[in-house]
Amino acid sequence: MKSINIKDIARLAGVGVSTVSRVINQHPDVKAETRENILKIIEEYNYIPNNSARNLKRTETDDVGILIKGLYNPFFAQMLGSIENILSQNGYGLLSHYNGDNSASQLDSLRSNEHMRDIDIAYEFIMEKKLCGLICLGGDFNDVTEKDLLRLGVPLIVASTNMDESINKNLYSSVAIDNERAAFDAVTYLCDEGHRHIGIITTGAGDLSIGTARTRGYMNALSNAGISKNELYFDMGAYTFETAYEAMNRLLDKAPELTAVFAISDIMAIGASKAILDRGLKIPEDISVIGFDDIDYAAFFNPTLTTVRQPVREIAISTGELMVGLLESVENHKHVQFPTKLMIRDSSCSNRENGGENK
Amino acid sequence: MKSINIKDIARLAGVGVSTVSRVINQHPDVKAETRENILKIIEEYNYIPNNSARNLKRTETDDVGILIKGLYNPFFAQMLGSIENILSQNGYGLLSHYNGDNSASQLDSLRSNEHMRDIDIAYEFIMEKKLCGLICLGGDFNDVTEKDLLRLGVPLIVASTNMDESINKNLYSSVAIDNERAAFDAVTYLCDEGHRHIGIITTGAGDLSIGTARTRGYMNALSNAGISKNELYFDMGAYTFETAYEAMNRLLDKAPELTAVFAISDIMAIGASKAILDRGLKIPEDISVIGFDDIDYAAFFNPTLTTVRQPVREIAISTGELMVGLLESVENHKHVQFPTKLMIRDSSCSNRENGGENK
DNA sequence: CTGAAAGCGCTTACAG
DNA sequence: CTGAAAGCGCTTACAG
Repeated sequence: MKSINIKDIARLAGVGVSTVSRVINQHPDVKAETRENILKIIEEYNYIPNNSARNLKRTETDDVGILIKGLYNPFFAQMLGSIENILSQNGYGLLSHYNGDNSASQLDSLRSNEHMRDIDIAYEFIMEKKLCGLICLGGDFNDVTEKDLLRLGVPLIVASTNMDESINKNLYSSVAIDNERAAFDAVTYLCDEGHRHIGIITTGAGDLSIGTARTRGYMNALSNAGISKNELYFDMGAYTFETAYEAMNRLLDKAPELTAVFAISDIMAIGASKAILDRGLKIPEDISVIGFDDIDYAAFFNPTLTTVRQPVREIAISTGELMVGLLESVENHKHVQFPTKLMIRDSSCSNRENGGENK
Repeated sequence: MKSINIKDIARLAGVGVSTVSRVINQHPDVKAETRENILKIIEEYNYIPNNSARNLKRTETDDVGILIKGLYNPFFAQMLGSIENILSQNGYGLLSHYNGDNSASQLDSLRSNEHMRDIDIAYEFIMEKKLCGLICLGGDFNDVTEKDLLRLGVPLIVASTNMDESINKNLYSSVAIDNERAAFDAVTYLCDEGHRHIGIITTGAGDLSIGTARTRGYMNALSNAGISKNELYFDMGAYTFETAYEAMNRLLDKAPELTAVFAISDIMAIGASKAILDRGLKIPEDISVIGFDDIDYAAFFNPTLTTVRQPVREIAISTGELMVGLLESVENHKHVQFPTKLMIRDSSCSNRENGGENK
């Protein structure tokens, strides 16, 4: 099953391949008549140019890549649209590439068992599609070197994740919220409400960027409130209802004195809430719950969930505009941090002036 | 910024490019010593072979493609893992490609304004990656011709969507549930409970496969129960909380006599529920709600949601196994339909023997 | 406005 | 076990 190629089209149209190529690539200098005829034949034979060949030959495109890590982040799909709009208004295309947790690159066979780093996948993506810029939504960039960054050869913006702290900040841009600060504020709110026994459900070693920052915020808030750290108040799950449900059950077994729990994502907060309710405990009377993200679901949940909202739309717009600025060399790499907002919904958090010793 | 290529590696290793290629592709006949040396250099220079060149040259791979339409379907991510397992156990790789609603192919510039059909994106994907088989999760295949299918040249399985009815069933496989039947059962349940004024929130013209089938099921259930169709009882939204919320508000304005509503997805059912509750109406006392999908959220929602569950895991396994069978020519194209299960949760549906005239 | 030719970085017979 | 060479399907100077 040999498929039709540019040579066939050229032959059918009675022209050279260069002319067909010009039509495909919308070069202006082709006689209108010739162009029409070629387009007709392309249509008739349903010809689709081979992207591998194009990408191999092309030196650079006007396409920006967006590498999305983790299908489960509900904001990424939303950000995609905003970013695409801004880029296309400025004459750039957007090519997205999803990079699930279990997803292997076409290459994985090479590196024996070891997983490819996100920065390598980024490099491969840029090379393969000849991108002129790259945006990473999420991903783990904690083991990146400056050499890795230089190798990319095009502007890089990381959004909603962190680059290794040791890296020269002039080598990339970032757009994000201050996860540590936001978590600090959320947990401080609980402390201010009188809670002294506050648990946390966080993620494991696989999530070095977001999870650790939020956990750090939790710890700082406690120490700032003069509460000492208690190992029993920590438990872990993935970003799923299920694992958070189990984590909450473990917490309740280990530390029945808890009067509040901070989950580092809403999904986990909802899983935790379910576990609490399933034990016959009441929210917020027995245990207060606070989440992070303000997904649609948070306000629909019963009880509605107190949580941290990030300005998703603004972050996306800022990311798109920064990329355009970088590509047109009117901007240098910079690091933008957006403020978050604590969405207080009383049905999930209550005042506990007595320190929650009423259980 | 010229990146290192196979020729450079060959030169550095003092061998021919063919030998490097053999190492990359894990051909057995390379002396162990030579192989080790080449691998060391590849590692040292962080060489990553150019996929465009590989794909251009390669005639066929052992990779199966999976084309995923619609990021929002919560089951797709889940199915991916099961399918990948089965394929990899049989020596095949899985390459995924997400094809959002707004996503343009690299090619879109060619076809003036008109959007590429999903079948064309499938063809392009197969050609570009030289796939040996393709699975489509979702997508619209209502305007497909037999010629389109023959052109693909590799086995095709469509899952969770429908192919145009007129197409020869020997040209492709399908794995799905009977959406019409499942919707029929759900709405019949409402009729049996005594409801006579049952609204529906469905999707618009952009969703020809799933939405219309479920809407047909709704209509058949009504006519089967001797209830005549009422145009006022129809409204539309996308697969979002928000649009379903608005749709429900319009329904309540147009048809205050409604005692039940069927939403064709849980997301929409939850949006509708919120609209109902926001008006001070009670679920299920004033209005019963029934959804479709049984997403995690359905059981966590308050009130818990009556909905239709599909056997996601079984569907994924069946899809993977069927693909392996087709590739090894031990199976012919077939069409598998899985049963669904109505998850009755009383908190969202109540008996209405009097026909709901109590409002 | 158009065509012939080189070359992008690989893989794959082919010859040794 | 190894290398030289052809060719995958395009794009891009270059020459006209």
